[in-house]
Amino acid sequence: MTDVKLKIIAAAVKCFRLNDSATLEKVAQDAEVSRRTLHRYFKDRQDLLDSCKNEMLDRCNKAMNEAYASDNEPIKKVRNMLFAAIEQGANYSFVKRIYERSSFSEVDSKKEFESDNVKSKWLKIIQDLQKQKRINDELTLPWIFNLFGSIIETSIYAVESGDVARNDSKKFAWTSFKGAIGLNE
Amino acid sequence: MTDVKLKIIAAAVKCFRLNDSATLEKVAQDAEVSRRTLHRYFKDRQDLLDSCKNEMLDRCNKAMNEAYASDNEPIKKVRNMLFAAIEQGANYSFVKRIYERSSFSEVDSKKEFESDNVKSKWLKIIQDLQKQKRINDELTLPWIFNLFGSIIETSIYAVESGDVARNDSKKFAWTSFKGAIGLNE
DNA sequence: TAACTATGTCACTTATTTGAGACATATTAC
DNA sequence: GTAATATGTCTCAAATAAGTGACATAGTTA
Repeated sequence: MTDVKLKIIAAAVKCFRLNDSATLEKVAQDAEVSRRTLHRYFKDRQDLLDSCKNEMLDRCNKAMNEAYASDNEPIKKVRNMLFAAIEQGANYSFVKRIYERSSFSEVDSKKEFESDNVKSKWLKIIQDLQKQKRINDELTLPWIFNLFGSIIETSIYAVESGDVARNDSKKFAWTSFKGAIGLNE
Repeated sequence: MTDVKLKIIAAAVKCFRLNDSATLEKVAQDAEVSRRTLHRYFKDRQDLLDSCKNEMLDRCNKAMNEAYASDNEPIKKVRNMLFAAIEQGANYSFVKRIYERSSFSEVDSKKEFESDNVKSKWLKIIQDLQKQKRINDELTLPWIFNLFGSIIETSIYAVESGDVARNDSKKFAWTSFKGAIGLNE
């Protein structure tokens, strides 16, 4: 993928995340190219949106997979996955937004978000921790999954809005998530 | 406010929450009125948006204020505020979205969200609990505030998406929030 | 019944956004 | 230096959405 194409995608992710009806003119400006150039790389708005989705999905899945593999200890796997998602920042938010709202293109299926089985690996860990009574087993898996995502978003948002320092943000997220699921490390 | 006007506002809140660029045609359809009628009640899109904002803000503030006053015990105040916000469902999400994204009209100031001092009352409780070391005092106030909001949204979303039963959702939210801020009741 | 009010239907204008063609310009490679 | 490639500018047509005027209709009230 050319630099220009990536630059446009990066600009689009930022623009659409703030305002999913941002004009292509605005995206082009942010990417510092003309609108005509944008149209040379992307057939139409939908094509651009799809490219953003695919690119961000790949990056997030890659980051989460690496985080998963970075340690043998299940809890550390989860913690590193949390950190990895936070580091993805706008990329993660964009993907998450796509999957929880249907305002963009109707997302065909949620399968893609589970590609490379990141999600199922994650669920497996949580499920095991519940079986071992190391975390609160009254909470359901879907709840914990949604909570995980929303704490990540909170963390990303907190940094962006300047409410919380970048370093603190990850720490707070992990502390809060641990507490929320009743985990004593 | 007439029934029709309220019906249009309700439809608009639901539509705009899913897709902030929903057409007025769509809103009118959802409200079961013609677009012409919608325009008779609201000067233009911005007017409709402002009306939604004011209406939802009032309802949420009212609900939270009542919850605050419903008990003398600080922790129960907070719990009831959490429940009240969850019960507001789409209303709460709409308001929250407005204040964290600038995609709608640029929100003039954040003052309004603190009207009736709901926010400052809430902050005061949390601050006191931190001073008394009853909750984790390493977390900053803004973090806890954002976390509170995002757990509410998670709870609302969990019910809407069918992931979690309505009754469980509030319980999970409170359990998770307590844990996240290190509160032992 | 007659007048009034709320709403719907249809038609129209305007503004905005999108996508693409034609051509100029600039940068790079050979 | 020339050819090839990438990008910009300018222009234009089509699509969509927003807002409004004119008039019809249904329901309500006096």
